[in-house]
Amino acid sequence: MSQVRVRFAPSPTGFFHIGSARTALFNWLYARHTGGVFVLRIEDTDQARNSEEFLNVIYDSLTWLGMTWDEGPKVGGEYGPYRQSERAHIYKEYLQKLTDAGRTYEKDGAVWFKLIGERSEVFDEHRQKTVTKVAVAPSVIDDQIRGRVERIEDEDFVIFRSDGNPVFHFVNVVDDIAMKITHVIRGEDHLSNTSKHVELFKAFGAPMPKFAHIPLILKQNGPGKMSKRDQGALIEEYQKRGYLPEALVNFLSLLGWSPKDDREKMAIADIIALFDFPGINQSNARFDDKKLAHMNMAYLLELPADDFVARARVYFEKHNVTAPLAADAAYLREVLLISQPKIKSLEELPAYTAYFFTEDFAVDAKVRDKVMGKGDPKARLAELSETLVTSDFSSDTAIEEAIKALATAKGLGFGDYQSVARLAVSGTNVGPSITGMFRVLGRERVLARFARLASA
RNA sequence: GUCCCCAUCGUCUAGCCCGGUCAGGACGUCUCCCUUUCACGGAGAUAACCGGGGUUCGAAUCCCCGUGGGGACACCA
Repeated sequence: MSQVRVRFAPSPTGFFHIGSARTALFNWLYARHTGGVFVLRIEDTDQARNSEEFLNVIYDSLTWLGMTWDEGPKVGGEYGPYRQSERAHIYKEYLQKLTDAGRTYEKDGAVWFKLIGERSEVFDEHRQKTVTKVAVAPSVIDDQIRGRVERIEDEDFVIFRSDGNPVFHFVNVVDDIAMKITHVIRGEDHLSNTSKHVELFKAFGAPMPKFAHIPLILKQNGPGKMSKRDQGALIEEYQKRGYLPEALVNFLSLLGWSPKDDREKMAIADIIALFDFPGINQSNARFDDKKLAHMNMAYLLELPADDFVARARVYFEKHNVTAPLAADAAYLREVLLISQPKIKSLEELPAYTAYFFTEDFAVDAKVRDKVMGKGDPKARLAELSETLVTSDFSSDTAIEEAIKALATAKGLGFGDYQSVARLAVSGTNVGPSITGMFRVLGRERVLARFARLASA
């Protein structure tokens, strides 16, 4: 058996979306699983709709997700060029082959692919026009996921437009032949097109690749498959929001594929080892942003400290959150490390840590009213100030012991001091552990903030 | 409308091929525990075999018919 060659063939006509990413991922996984070759081919024959911007989005998104291509734009390969807009001469050659075999004709300035069989004129109610039907045997697709599928392709179709450009069905098949693609893994929306492709492969006398039509991703709300316009559909969006690419890849791998045991969070090496056609489902999967968010949180919590700090810095840089970046690097690191176990996503970070980088932080009025309206918070603050002036600030446990000792001496609980102290220091009632906050902020700033609230 | 694909908790799914398990896991939701806020974590609860016929001692599992969902029917890809 020769080496597996798969391809991902996007067209740069819009932003890169979840469905495309999942198709790319399944191809990439299969290539890595089999030790095969992952080809990136750009299908940019529709010049009116293509743009360089979208092309770069494809490159960036694939790279971000870790799906490196073995052949394609930028990396080259022996079957290039890998952009269809640069392969016109190849299409002309292949067109000539079909013409020589008597399988083409011209009509209305376009070149049509001729099916073989008896012809008859039929009025199509749905399309409201007369079409020529050809009596043909069914095209048989031996699908790796769906089994044997038959479909009758009984109308000639255009392969070169009247403007001289070849159409998708033609270039897709020609390139799969020319690039020696062995497995065509693509969305189920192409299953109906496949009969056209099968007929073209046969007309060229080329070996048929194995087809594998994977289920579609359905939009979270409402009917239909996910499209670029749907909420949460764009890869770029997750990149911007600071999602971890490994979390997104893990989530995507589980949309339509299963390792068949109860594993969900898996290292990419394990996914590659387990991925194969029998594990791919036949039914469509609905996108679930909650599950993705959960997966992202799980990855975030397990991130090594240095990686977490690095990714947080990148997030701040991308979103122009300047205060943390202007701060001392060691200080920022401390702030981030006490925050890591608490947040679910990097995008929470700017708001979650804002008060570490300014004395002019926002105070939640509701929280303030609630905390200040109960018991004698100012007395607690005064007592705590007195204690902290001389207490050991070197570790969380030292601070904790000091506060506990104070509480015990006053016949109170830790919580009696915590709520007001947290309000004074952060202006809210959520955040990292209070002892960690104190240690990182330092005695001076903590006491100053106490004083400010006490005099308010 | 025609053709093609599909059908297990609200969602992602295991089980189906090779009929016999209280139909398992995860997300979500809810409850409790942990606790120094908020989270994390732990324990539990909730909740499904689309319907109808067959075949069989026995059907989520095999077959047929409905129904439902999805897709394709371009000189877009």
